[in-house]
Amino acid sequence: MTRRKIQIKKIDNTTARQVTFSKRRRGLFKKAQELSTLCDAEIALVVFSATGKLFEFTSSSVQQVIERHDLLSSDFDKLNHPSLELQFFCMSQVESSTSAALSKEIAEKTHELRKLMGEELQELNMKELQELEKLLGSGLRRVRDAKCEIVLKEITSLKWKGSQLMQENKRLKQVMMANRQVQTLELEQGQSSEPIGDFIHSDPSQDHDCSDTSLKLGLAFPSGI
Amino acid sequence: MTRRKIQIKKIDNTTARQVTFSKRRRGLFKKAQELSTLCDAEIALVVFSATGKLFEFTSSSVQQVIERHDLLSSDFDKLNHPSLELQFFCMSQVESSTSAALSKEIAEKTHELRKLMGEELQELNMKELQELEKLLGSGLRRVRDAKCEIVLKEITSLKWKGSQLMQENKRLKQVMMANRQVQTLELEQGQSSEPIGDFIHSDPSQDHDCSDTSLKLGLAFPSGI
DNA sequence: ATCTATTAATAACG
DNA sequence: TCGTTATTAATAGAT
Repeated sequence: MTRRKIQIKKIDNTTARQVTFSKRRRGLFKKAQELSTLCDAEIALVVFSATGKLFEFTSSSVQQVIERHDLLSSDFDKLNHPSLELQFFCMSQVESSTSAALSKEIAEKTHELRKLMGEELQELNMKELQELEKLLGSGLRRVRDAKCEIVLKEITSLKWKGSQLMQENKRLKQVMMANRQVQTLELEQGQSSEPIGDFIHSDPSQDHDCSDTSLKLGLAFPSGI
Repeated sequence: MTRRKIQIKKIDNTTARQVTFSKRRRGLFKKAQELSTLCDAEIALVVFSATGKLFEFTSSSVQQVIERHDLLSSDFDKLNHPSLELQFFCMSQVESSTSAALSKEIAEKTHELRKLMGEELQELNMKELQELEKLLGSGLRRVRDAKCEIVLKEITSLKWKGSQLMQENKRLKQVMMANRQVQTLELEQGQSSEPIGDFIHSDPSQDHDCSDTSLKLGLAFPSGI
């Protein structure tokens, strides 16, 4: 387009390609911004570079919905902190409210779709319908993905707690083994050292850990999958 | 841009705005196409006109961008195994693409709905839409439910294993407590019973259980959510 | 839709 | 990445 006209095909030279990508990406986003402003259009633009980097632009009103979603997400992130009863409560609440809100949103859209189709039955409408269908499908899938991610976190947490328990277990056995050897020595030598200290030293904290873990294991079960 | 430079703000005149929208929209999509071709980038571009009409461009298809997201999501499942750098890579990719894309998707639907509601809605025949809706709703839901059931089983299994570990833990502590009391008695009475048998009796099986559980905890992570 | 004067974008290069 | 510049591409306004 400038010093020379270029052909629109993949640029072979990697450096040149990256330079062009940066420049044109900026140009594209600027154009998108201008279009949305000049014509009151809503625009969502997502660009993945060849290296997988993500760039996106969304017109302002789209941003609102994003923030709403972020609110829901951050609620879930707080789940590790509050009291246990609250944990349980929040779990189900967040689970249900999140999925319910999203499901409801999609359900409403589906309903709107039905109305929409009551308009004209031209090819244009059919095309729109297909677009909407696509949106619905991917939308539902994203809801599912979001839920699965939540459950994955739950599983990860459970597995972590399991490994904690196993570690504690291992420590207890080591202590017992040590005690046993001390006892054997005592029997052989008719002497008595102080194994009790070891026991007392290791037990209290572990017991506390265990109870805590137990409670969390019980309450962290997701209820609204 | 041409006969005059214009300010980037909403065009008041409706006709002029629509004309500009058409022209610039075409220009934007062309730029998007060129960028994707020249630089091997994946692009998803969705534009809603002020009248609610939908236009979209995707470098190959919406599905590719979506599939890329899905790939990254399933990579998340593998997080227990790969190298740390890969972990980081996947993590950040998932984080960004998941929340951004999901939010955007929902945002688009919301806005679309709003636009659609502004249009006429008469009552005409819409069997195709209803069939599509039904298919989408129930079909996708069934798949999702099936997967969630799998994950629920997974969680149940993990919790069961956790409780097993805690029981074992408790037993170990009781044995240790018993040993301790025996030792105290021995010290007081100068006698020696046989605590070793107790220990041997409880340990081997438990140790086996623990290893087994450990293995299962490690391998039971669901991979195809 | 088409035309064209003008501005905007950008390829090549430093 | 950033700046410069010669050119091409996009497009505002008019028809």
